[in-house]
Amino acid sequence: MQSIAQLLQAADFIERREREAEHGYASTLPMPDLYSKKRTKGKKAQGNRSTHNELEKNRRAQLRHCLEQLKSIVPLGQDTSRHTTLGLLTKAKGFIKILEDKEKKQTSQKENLRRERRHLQRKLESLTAGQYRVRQERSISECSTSTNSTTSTSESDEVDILGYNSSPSDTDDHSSILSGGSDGCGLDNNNFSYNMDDSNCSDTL
DNA sequence: AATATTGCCACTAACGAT
DNA sequence: ATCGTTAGTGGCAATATT
Repeated sequence: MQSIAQLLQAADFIERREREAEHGYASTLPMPDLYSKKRTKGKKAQGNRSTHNELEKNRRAQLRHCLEQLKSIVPLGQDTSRHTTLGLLTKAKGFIKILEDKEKKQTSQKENLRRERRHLQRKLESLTAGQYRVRQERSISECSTSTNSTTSTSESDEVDILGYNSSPSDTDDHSSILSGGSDGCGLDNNNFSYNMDDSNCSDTL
């Protein structure tokens, strides 16, 4: 009857053989009887090593998985050459920078559009108020018996007076619109040839 | 407090691609 | 020959468990 140690040894041997078959080269694992090396903290050096190996293997697998995920996220460009880990990380860094810049620009554009909306809203309000006043004045003048048509101002005049006297804040808004209009979404100065999607630049306000 | 576990890092050996 | 990757390994520090 085989002892547990012998069984473990056999399992190790098989594992070793499998590893050799998988990678095509001999494992650097020392033979079981040579296990106890420098720093064997007591009893379970052997068990420790195998679990440690497994954990390290898992860790590396996870690392690889993360790199694969990163590879699927980061646009790598047309160059179909081999992508090294270093290259991938460098590209990821650049890609993050591009996204940050893009977000910054879109935020400022959003703010400009908000200002424009406020400005136009105020303009609309003053125009509608002007029309209301004109209508009121007309009805008043029609009711009166006198035919002093010369005193009635034309609608366009009224609108002109009431509607286009913009407040300082309006001017402020408007100027900001004009100044901010040139802020495009596209990233002209990026070194990457990524096809960044600029179609959603007109963010909903 | 001692011990075990866990996670990370650096070194090494081996391999495949160029 | 060189470079990049993979895997095994030892060591260390932080944390958890007893």
